[in-house]
Amino acid sequence: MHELPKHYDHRAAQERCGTLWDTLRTWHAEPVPAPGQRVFSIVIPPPNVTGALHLGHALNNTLQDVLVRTRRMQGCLTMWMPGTDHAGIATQAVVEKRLLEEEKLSRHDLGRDRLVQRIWAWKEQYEKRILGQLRDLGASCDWDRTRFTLDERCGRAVREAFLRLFRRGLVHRGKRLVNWDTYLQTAISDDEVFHETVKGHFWHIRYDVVDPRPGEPTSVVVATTRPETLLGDTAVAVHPAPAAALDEAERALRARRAEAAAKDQAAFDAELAALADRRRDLLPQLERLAVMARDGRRVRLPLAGRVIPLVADEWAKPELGSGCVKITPAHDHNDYDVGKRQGLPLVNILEPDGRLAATAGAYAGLTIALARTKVVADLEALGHLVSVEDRVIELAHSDRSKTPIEPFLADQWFIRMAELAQPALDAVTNGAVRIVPERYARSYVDWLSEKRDWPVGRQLWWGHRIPIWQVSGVTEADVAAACAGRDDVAWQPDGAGGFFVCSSREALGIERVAGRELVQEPDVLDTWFSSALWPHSTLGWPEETAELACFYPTSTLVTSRDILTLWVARMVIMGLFDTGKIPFSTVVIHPKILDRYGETMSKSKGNGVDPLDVIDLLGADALRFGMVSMATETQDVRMPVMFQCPACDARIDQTTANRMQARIDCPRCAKPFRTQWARTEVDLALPRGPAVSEKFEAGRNFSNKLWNATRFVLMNLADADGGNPFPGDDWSRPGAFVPDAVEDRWLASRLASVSRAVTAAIDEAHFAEAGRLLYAFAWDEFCSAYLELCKSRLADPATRDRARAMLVVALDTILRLLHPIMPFLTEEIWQYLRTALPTRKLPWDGGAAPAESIMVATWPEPPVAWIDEATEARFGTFLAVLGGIREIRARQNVPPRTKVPVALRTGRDTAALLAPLTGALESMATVQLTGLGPEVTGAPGAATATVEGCDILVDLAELVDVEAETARLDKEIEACTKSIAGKRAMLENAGFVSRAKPEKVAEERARLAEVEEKLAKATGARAALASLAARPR
RNA sequence: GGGCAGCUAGCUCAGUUGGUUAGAGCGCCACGUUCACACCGUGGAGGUCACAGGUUCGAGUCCUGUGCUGCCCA
Repeated sequence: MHELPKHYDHRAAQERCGTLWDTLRTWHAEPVPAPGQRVFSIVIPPPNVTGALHLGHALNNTLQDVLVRTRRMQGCLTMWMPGTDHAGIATQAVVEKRLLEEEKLSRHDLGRDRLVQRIWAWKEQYEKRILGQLRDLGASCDWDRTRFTLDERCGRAVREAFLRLFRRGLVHRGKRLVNWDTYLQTAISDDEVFHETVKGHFWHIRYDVVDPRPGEPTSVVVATTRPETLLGDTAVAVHPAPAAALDEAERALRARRAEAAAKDQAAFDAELAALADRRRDLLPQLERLAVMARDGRRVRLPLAGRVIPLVADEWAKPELGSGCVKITPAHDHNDYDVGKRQGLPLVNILEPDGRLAATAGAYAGLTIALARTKVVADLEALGHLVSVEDRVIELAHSDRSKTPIEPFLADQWFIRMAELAQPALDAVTNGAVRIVPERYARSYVDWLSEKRDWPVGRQLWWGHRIPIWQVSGVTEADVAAACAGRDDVAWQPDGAGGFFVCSSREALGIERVAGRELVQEPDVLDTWFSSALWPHSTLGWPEETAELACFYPTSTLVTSRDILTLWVARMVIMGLFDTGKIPFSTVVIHPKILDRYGETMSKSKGNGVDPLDVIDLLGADALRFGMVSMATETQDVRMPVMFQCPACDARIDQTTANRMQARIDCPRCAKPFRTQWARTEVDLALPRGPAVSEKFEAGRNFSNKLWNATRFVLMNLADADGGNPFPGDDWSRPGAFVPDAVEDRWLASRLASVSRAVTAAIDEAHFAEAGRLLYAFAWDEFCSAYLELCKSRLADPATRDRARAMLVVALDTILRLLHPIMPFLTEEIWQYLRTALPTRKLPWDGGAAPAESIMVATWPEPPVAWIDEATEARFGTFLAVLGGIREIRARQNVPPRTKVPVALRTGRDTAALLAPLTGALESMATVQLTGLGPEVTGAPGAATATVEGCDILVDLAELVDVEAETARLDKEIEACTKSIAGKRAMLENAGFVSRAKPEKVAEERARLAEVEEKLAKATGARAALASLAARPR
């Protein structure tokens, strides 16, 4: 056969493997398990169609693929459902933004239908791109089953689920204070809000008391960060029992002071003093105000002139500010609660677009910012502004539009969670759904325990339209008559004399009720509603499909920790509600990838890495190996990013200073390149410098190492008998294989240990551990040790066949174990092995020929009997002796090609072990063995070392570098002396001898003896060296 | 304010139930290209395991506290 190229060509391999897998369709599963066959299914957390996949997706999908490929090889009927998410707000926002930028059009210019058409076009483009990226990554999804959260199948499930909730009375409409995005003009959920610290002010405003009585305060002062909201004030609150509240505040403060460190005491004392002042200066007035509040007294709202009540409510904190607080129930969450308690009216002063409404009187039509300026100016002019302080404010922003959120009173659809949440809580607490790492179960439980109602409406055009129609001025009998004979509708009163009619049909099919028109809800459902149904809707629910019966509940969900509550909890809720079954039994939470500064990666920060760059430069296998290595149980991993110069391949650290630059000049070759920020024609003409990370190079190097190991194996098979390296052996059953050579027994033992450890690591979702085990085994043991050992055996016709056989068994087994992590490389090599040895028999295949694709090859399960700890330990001695010789050579600066005589003085057992390995030892250490056994003596002045009870005597003759050797021995003597001192102290410690486990004590004694012997030898050798140096030569 | 996590070599991370001289990859130093692989080989340097107490014969590992960093929830 022709020789393989010296480097693994990842581009060609990815191309070939992709074609092969698509031809064989090994990724597809029909819902028909063979008798006794286990089923393993996963649904993808659908990436949203807003943009391309980033590194987090690469991590998430790599881990899923590792699980899926492993289970498939283990013989499960395995199905991985791919798909994408329509991501309502996010997608509509990017399309609207583009529309405005490129065509200067708003969504209203275009209209609902045409905007939705545009978004569909966007979706088609990005869905294609995302699915292509998943394929490039090597994801073995069942591509025939690709779904989309807004496709017809999901739509049917959404309407059916919504109707069922509606029927159970779990859907309700109400006025609620919502997080209003004035830019996108929609409500968003709490989860889509982020807080940002901004500089603001705290305005102190005086409200006059209406008709104060003698001795009463004539005014109250309230403070606010949003003065324009006073136009919507409906009360001023004062604490009902200010003295008691102050007492309580003081008690709390004293308690904290008692527990605080000495250096913080002063700060507490200052606070206590301030509290005392407050008690003296402010309390009397607050007491009077509390009485006035109970008496129903009122204050006059400045500017608006409205008269509003003074109310007594515990929300007012006597220890803060003036002790009084303005109440704006329609524009503040806390005030809303006060309003409900006190029965206050709601005055909405905002329009959905963020301008002030008619209720704001003279300020109507102004934006919030303008209104604020004018309100402050007017207050000042009228003498109502007492003071202004600078203040840092935690301001809520919309994650979607990045603009400040306004609490806003709106009609919303809610799903009641009280009843729904409990089974989902139970599922996790009773272990039906297992979350790993376990600690994340707590945040799931904490979040769900609040059982907060879920606002599901979004004032958007892109999404599942809420399947509710409203009709007014009819009786229930009219509605019932119109819906007669229909089992796909339900209705409830709308609270205003009309009815809401809900249907699972896309078109209700009823135009009018008693002559009155039915009008469909304009709003759409929160994207998470359709995502919550993903595990069962994609399998065909509510129909009882074969897929649903076979693949639901799914096995595992792999996701990032940030959407544990947003998505995972809702999937459990809806899965249980719709099907009565949990959607998955295990949730694997993987870490988040951060940059070198610990910041989350994002396109807007310019600190991300495009997975496609890594795939192109280093290969998908390198990307995947890197991802797997990062998937530890920690919650974050840092990944320093670098730019790669397209001209000279130099790596430039990506820093906060350079990551936003459009153009970077390479410090090595001085040539400029562009980044993702390039906009000008000049910059865009530059070659692109991709952002990469050296973390992926380990995977690329590993690919190449295995590739070259394969070259070596295949070269040595060139003249194998009929392509079969196993003449005369029965390799078809693991038990029939009994290696005789010590290195073969060692390798078989290691293969068995490693196979078991890797399998266990994947089972427990310890992905990084699986990767590390395979890397170390393949590189250090298979390549560095076994393969080198084989070189002398392969030269000898008597041992050649067994060596070849073992090489093939080991390589083949490593490939299978590594396939889930590095699918392209392993498939490529697999195909070469198939060509070279079409009829090879491996123990794992039960006598069958190797599979057409490694993707469906059998997972290796070497028998426990292969594990031979004694041989592993003895082999360790061989490696240690080899290391000892090499170290002496390096210390003595022996030229690499110079063969030196070496004698090994050791006990009979070790000598017997080393005897068959002398050829290997000689070639691997470039030495000539002059003696082996207990009676051996070295040449005078030989350089020596002792490892594992074996004295290495290297006859350096005139080569000896006395100084270097003396230095080395001194170091060894020092280490031994230190170790002996430690061990003696330990053994002289009565506590240790009497309380530690006896075997531990014996072990330490034996070790002490060993080190003492080593010390004696080193001391002797040093003395010999000294006398040698003293003698003239 | 509550919760979770992290702090181990220059960098990024492992370190199972407490027990030899705390490991890996990258980087660094020295040497080496007829030999499967320079995307490589051989050897080496490099650590007060954040800090302070405690438990224990023995602590990177268990407990308490402190500091710093990040995330989540209010």
